[in-house]
Amino acid sequence: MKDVAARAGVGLKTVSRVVNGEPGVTVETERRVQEAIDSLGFRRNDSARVLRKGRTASIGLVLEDLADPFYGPLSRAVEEVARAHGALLINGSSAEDPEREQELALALCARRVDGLIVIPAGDDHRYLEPEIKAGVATVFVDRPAGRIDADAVLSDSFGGSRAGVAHLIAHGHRRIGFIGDQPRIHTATERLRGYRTAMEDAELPVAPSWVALGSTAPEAVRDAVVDMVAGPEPVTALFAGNNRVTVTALRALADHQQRIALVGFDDLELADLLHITVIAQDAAALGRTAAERLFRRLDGIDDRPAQVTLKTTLIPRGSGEIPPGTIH
Amino acid sequence: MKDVAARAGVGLKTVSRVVNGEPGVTVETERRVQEAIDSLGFRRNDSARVLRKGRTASIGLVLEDLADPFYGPLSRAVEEVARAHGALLINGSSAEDPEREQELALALCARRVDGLIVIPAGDDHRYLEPEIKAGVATVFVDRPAGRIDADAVLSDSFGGSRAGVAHLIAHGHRRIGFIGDQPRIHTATERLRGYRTAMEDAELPVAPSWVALGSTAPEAVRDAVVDMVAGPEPVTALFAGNNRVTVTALRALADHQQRIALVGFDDLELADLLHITVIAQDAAALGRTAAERLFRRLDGIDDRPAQVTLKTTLIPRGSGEIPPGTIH
DNA sequence: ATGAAAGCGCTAACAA
DNA sequence: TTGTTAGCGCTTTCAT
Repeated sequence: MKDVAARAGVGLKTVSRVVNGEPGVTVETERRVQEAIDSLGFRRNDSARVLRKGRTASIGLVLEDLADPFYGPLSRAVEEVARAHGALLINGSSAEDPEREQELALALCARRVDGLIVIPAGDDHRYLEPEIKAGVATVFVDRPAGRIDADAVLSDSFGGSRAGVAHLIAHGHRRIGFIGDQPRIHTATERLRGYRTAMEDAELPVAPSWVALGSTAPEAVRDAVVDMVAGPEPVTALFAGNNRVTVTALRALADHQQRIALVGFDDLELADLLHITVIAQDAAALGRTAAERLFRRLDGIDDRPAQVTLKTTLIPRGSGEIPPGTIH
Repeated sequence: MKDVAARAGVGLKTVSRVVNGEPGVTVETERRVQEAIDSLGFRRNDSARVLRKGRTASIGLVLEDLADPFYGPLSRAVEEVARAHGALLINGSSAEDPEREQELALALCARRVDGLIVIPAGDDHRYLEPEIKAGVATVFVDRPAGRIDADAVLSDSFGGSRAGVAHLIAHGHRRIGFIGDQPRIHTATERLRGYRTAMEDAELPVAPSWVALGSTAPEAVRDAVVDMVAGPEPVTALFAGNNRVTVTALRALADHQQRIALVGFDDLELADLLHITVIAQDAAALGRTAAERLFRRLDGIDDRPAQVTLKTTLIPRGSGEIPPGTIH
């Protein structure tokens, strides 16, 4: 910038004005400055600008895994809102590791992102308290924050799985299995609660062998499926706790003689062609809502932290409507 | 940092040494500084650090659409490599709009990212020349750069679709349709070229009505499919130019009386359960290779720009092995 | 082992 | 309309 000023024969501030489109520069001066800019190939250094202004015009997004088809649309939705506000998006994957989540979130804070959107891997977010106090707007998505009071945008996991399980019951099932993620993950326990409530609503017992909570790695889910359909009290229907579970369960069920009904939490691409009944949550809406909340805070609207819950949708496509006892 | 120094009763530089783990500080002094840091909740401001050091420890990724299941894994792979090098990832979607690509890429350069990975939307990247000269390492992925000499990591679109179409021919098809993306997109024309070459190899004619290049919006693809299977010279097989086309084509073919063979470029989740034969490219490998190349450059290894092409894999699963004339 | 001073490139505040 | 000065928070250089 100094060089540009020298070459155009003007002061530093005049260049700054031209670069930022501020008023108070004659057309002629502007032309000279512009010429100098072009010939020197100058481009403003935003790092310096950030240091001076105190705002980085960027927000951070800590999610679980960008490669998961659930988080792609969520991230994209956040990006669109950020873009509308002139901000860039830095994102990182925690790989469901609380330490990595913390490391990432703090690294983003050190970069002085204006705001932070976090999909929690851990269940204790007190480490963010000083940052939030220092002015980093923070919104949690998909799962609530642990041990601090903060904004959160969630899907109705409880209501969704309750409706999904009720749907299976309505189609005649009495023995229904539930396969979900680690119990330390909030959505997993909420969905399990929905399952149990739906069973209670129908006054149905739940055998311990019908519930599997834990790793959603393919082998683990496959084992759980096999146990449930082949055990002494074999289930006639399954509720899959998330998209990964649904996919693996479908593969495991593909060559089972008995047709097992299935409702999965989360929609999948091609689920329509495979006739999979799902409880769909709107990942993009989740991201959009969270980002909008964040920017409201950045715009100075400072209401109390609140929790927003988005509805889920039951989409019947066939797999959830198979009656018990159907053969392939 | 000033405050920390004051509170610990030491000089600014000493605090800096402690914060950065530099040697030359007594244990006792370090303890005092650390205490001040903790009680003040101090965290280094990386913006200032960046300004001083000239390196941001961040790289930019401009891709087409983070919500597209092809780019999620790619982005994640880039992130992992970046993380291994202590860098953060800023990413943005061009939405296949050349102007938006440029805007994003230049915004990232203004932030002084150390390197840039670009999945081109446009076909003229001369606008990046000054940045590259100024030291921003740049690698193009999925599609080559336009009008400049730069690193590129690509999948073998030509060879992949040639193999896919040859596979259909080997299963008895003579009238094969091709549906692909806009011709200005490099991969689209390469894949078309692969199709034409495979047809020529087998000395088969190609009717103009068998080729549709253009928007991959569902309606457009659906129309193309309907035209091809119902025209005067109806095709018995289709080659789908990318994942979106495959999905829409499958939906359009689902209720057609004749079974149409299909091979799609790009693998899909659940493609195994739907028995879809595909030409798979390894999105993660694409991202990893590009990122590794980028960091090699950042490490000072400065060989000439080169183009790397990754192999594709034909995965036969059923849809590509349907003989002509099969009825549902 | 420790610290003082200069300066990275920009913008805010003020002056001319 | 234009320019000057100070300083954002850190690291680098050079003294001590």
